[in-house]
Amino acid sequence: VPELPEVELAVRTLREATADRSIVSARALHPAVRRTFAPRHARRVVGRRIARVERRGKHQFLYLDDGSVLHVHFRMSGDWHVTRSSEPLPAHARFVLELDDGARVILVDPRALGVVEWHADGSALPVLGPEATDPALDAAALRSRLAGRRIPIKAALLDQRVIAGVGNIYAAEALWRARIDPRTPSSALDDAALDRLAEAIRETLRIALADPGRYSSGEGTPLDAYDREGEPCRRCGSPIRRIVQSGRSTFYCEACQGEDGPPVTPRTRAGRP
DNA sequence: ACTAACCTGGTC
DNA sequence: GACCAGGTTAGT
Repeated sequence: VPELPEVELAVRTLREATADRSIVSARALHPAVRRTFAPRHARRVVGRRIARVERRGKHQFLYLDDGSVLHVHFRMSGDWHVTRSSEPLPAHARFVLELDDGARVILVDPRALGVVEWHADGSALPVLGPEATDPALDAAALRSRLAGRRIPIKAALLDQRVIAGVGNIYAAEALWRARIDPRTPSSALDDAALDRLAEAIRETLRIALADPGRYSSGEGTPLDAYDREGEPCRRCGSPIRRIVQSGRSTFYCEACQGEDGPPVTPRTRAGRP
């Protein structure tokens, strides 16, 4: 469920359910969630009103009326379900908020990797880069954030301190759109490539957000690179390749991504003329 | 900068 | 049974 468009959709659901509501009870139903949200945290949030709900990247923040914050991250498989408190809990319910209007907000998370934390104030929240959709995210902004970093650009895009909100799917899509080889060392990208990349990130997510949830539903605009191994590149017809970078699948077109940098790092290029 | 770890479920 | 998964982080 959780790339940026799905999280955005989930936040809207959460916002609607919690607007002006108070928390009647809070429970972690899985030991993995209990590790970060213990009964003592539950006691702190009961009775509090949910003042506002915000999203930063793929993180969700529920600001309570005493200045404390519930911080939620779906990780790989989380989503919100909203039902009545009288209804039975769905499968994979990991965390539950009961509200004062009889509604129940449920973190449904099959893999139970999702995280719920309570912070007494907002000072310990995660440090995140600019939003992927921020118009201020231009070539100059990217250059300063990638300066001196030799990690492959694909890995850098997944680093939420560099840019907030880009996941494995849209990293592949943005690099395909910008025609950049995902293995290129970040600091090796020239201004023209950074310009295309900044534009590609914003455009890729703009399109995805306009049709949120489409990946899980399989509807809407098809993806160009992600999960298309062996299928023809929609730009040049060459087969899309799959490689593994830092343990994650990367999909890209070997033929038309990489005009702006060596396809491999100088270190492994030994032997070339 | 990569690997393992965190979890469970789906697919080959 | 083995491998894969939309994320993040701790440890090496």
